[in-house]
Amino acid sequence: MSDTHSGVFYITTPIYYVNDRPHIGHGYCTILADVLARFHRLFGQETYFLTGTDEHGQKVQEAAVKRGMSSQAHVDDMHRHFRDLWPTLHVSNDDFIRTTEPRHVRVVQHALQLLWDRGLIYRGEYEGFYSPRVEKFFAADELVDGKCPETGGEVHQIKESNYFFRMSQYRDALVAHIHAHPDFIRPESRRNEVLGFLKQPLQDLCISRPKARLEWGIPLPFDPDYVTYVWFDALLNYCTAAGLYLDDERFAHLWCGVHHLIGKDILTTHSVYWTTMLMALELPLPRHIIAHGWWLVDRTKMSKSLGNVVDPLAMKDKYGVDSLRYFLMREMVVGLDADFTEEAFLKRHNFDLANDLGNLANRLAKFVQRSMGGVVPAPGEGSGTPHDDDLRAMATGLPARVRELVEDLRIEAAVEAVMNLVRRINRYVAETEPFKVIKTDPAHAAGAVYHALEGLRFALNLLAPIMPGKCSELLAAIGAPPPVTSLDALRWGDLPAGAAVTLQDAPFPRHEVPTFQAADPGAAPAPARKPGKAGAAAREAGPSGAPGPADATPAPMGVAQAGVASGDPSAAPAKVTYDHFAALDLRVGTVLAAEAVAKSDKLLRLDVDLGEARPRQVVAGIAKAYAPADLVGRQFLFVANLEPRKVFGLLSEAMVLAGHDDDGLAAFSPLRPLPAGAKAS
RNA sequence: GGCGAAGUAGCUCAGACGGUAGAGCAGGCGGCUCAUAUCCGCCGAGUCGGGGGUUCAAGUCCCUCCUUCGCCA
Repeated sequence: MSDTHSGVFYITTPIYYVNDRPHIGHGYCTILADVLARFHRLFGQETYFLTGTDEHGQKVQEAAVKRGMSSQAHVDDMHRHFRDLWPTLHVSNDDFIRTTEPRHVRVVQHALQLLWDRGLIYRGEYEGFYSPRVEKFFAADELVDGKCPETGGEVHQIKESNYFFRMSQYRDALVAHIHAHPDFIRPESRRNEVLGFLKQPLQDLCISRPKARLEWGIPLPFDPDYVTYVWFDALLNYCTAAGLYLDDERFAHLWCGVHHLIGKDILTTHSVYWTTMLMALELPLPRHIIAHGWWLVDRTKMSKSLGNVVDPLAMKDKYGVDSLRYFLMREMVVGLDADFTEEAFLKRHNFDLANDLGNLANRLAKFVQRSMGGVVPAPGEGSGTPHDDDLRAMATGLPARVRELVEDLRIEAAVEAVMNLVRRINRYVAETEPFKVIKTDPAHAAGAVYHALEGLRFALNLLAPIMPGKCSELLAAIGAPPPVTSLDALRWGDLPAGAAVTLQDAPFPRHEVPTFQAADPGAAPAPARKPGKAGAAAREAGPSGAPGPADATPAPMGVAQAGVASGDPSAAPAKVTYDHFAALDLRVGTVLAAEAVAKSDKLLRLDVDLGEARPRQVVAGIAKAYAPADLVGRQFLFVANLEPRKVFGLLSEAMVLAGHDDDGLAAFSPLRPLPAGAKAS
């Protein structure tokens, strides 16, 4: 990113779909954008940081209907899940855009009218198969067994008149641009992916939906019977916030430094749809499109359609927002996938933050408080050892190195570079031994402590974009000035002698790394598994340490079986206390919908009303016993608090209880109808 | 099937321009005691997925095969 050395740094996250609950994927992307924004502010660049919510589309409309409220009221409520979350994660966005805001509607309609006037949008016939769940059209040959190729859900054949954007004519220009700007799409593997995609002819893009089918969208300015396709609407948010068609000067100023941070799942929409839209609108293309990877939690990708979530709120509440931010930035290489396990998280927290950084601050502070009157000592002539120069050289050379790495998006390497300074300071303390020298040579002991504290101040300032809260606190606690606002202002020797060192408690308390034991059938129940921990537990705790079968996940298929189950019936399970039984959340659920799972002859996908705000998805291995149509409206017994599990790509959020014999399965059902969600005991 | 990426110590991963394999964690040994049983030092022969090739020299370039993953609206 050599071209970011000066000028504006305008960083965007995707706008998040308002129907989702925020999960680690949203959290990571937004925190990464925040870290980049904070670093670029430190680099002295004017920085503008945008995030927001995507609020139109079919699913919003449906969810609103289900809740019995207007679509607007629904999104007004839902967007808070995101907007209110970011401050708690120390996200410093300058703006939060909602696609339902008048400022945005205006820009979308203006852009559409412009393209319509220029003949870049035309009306045409569309024929295809529509999947409501993903809001996409598919050609006949794309369907899998007549079902949606992405979800296996129902599709409807639709023939309708629609409006199309002449995307096809921009293919050559786009390919040329990507070749001319090798780092336009990052990382390189994603760039290759887009180039590969563009080897085929590019089609025109359908940018409308008839109002008869979907009302909740921005009306086309030139045909009120249609609303705008959500992507065409959503992508323009980046321009709206910069002032397009409102404040030309401001827009031109910000837009020349725009960087889009996205997940790899929306690479095509950004690098093809969006860039050709910009070409058609005769606007400059973004500097960079940066596609990050996914966090794999229990070997399952986090995604909006699966709904499996590790709640970032829960992680930060448990261990602190700064540790969470540190882990996310240190562990993931931008662009690649990474595993999220609580064990890895706690190791980072304990080793890097508690042992190295926190302990360094603590050991220095306690020593100063005990032996140096509780104030930063005078540097004097230093420690009287050659290590001073070495330490100072490393610290003062670090800002430039960190900047280089951050501009190259190697955040994990930048973090590691700073942590190497922290480790160097710990070594420096061992080398200069101020705690020994103080008895014989107090001036040199003071000098050594000053050097160590000053080195620590450098490290904390360079980590401040990652951990803004803790770094500010710690700087204050060691008597240092507040975090610098520009790296140029980070100068060796600015730590004022005589300032009070007030640090009291260990800044990063250690947490025990839980050990997960094999689920011994005769033993007490295993400790409650933490979110995202099951995979690692299985890997490490398989019987006799054999990882194979555990990894292959013989998976409860969303159905528990009683009766003559396979195995040895004489091996009766150990008795459990009533409390153990009561820990199970057994409830009556009403099947709202049922359908076969693609590529499986055993599984059914059920939507089950368990008396909650929204139905749960249950993947049950009962397809051989029941036809989907026979289940709808019937009630069965479910385990409602079983850890959710992905089966055949679908998240199963509860387990149906059934017995079986040689003739197959029989699910347990109440003898008379009960309210959905009724507890069983 | 087409295109692309990855396969390096028990684990997680680094390894611009080709020159006799590195870090962290885990494990072993030792040291210090200011500090959160923390910190510091020492200990790593791992066919760098298999095979072939180019080269004085190849995880590092070329070919091929295997495995895993991604993209193909």
